[in-house]
Amino acid sequence: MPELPEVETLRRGLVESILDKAVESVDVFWERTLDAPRSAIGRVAGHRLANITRRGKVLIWDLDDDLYLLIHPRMTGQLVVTEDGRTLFGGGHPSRSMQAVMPHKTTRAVIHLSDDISVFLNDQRKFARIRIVDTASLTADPFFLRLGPEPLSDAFTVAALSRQLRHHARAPIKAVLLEQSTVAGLGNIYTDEALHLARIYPQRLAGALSTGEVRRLRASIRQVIATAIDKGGTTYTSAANLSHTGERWGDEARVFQRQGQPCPACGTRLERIRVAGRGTNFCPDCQPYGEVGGMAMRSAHVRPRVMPLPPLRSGLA
DNA sequence: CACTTGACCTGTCCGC
DNA sequence: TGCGGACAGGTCAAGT
Repeated sequence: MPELPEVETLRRGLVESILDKAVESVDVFWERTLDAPRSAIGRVAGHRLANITRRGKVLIWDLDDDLYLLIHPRMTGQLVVTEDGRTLFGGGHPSRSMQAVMPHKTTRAVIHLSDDISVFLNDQRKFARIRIVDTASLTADPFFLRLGPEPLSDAFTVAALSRQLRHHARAPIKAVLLEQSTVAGLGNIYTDEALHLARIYPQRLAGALSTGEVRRLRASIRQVIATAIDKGGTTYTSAANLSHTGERWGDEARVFQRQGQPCPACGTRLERIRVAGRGTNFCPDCQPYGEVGGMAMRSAHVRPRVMPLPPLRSGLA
């Protein structure tokens, strides 16, 4: 489940490894992975990869001549770049991916580039999508039209966030943050992290947040995202590497998958609930229920908020 | 329209 | 040990 920082880390790696290569051919092994008519494949052959950008969680390969190849990894999509069969970049845990034979059993598509370089799209759950579009259809695409501001851009202002929260005033704040039209690139993990940092209960109604809380929330989102990018998408080593076998973000996460462990800020046992249909981790003390309507929030600044980080897994069970 | 739930998928884990 | 079901969570379609 790559979110913005993981896709950004992936983007940077691709810039290092495949920029300026030419697309030679594309193989698709799972039809629905290609979100376009099969005939679209032929259009990209021969085009040079002039730039690689990103918008939210979507990777944008800028092929010259007004053509774009979009990759959305969704839940489990990973990219692995190989040269003559040797892994250059990406994939799962290095110790394993280095030896992994490509194509992998989860390989849904392969993009063959010049200089014997190939990019494998491996995706266990088949949710990842590849699209091939020109500028016109890219700018007219509903997904991109609705997409909110990049969290680290100047466009992501307190006013912009407030507007979105008012627009979805009766939905839980967490649901509104997961909505890509509010701010681009947040997923389940960083939403939980940002809400914890901002000390806001995930189920509070979006329209009930005070101005101060909205301000704090914006700052927390930016901080969480910026830190994660700095760490190189720490979440999963080289982007999109959250295997089900246990590699996890670990050190950086304050609440993600830490239910039952002490809150890094106050030591209270972290809890897990379901919000907007998703597993949600939070601290019942730092992120008080208050009244869902807002007022009467127990003041979060009564107790000292910064405490030494307790050891990971401190044996609660 | 605002908001919620189910479908898309496969692998893992938990309880019986 | 095997088996059914819950769960993982990004996005869209369908439902309330």
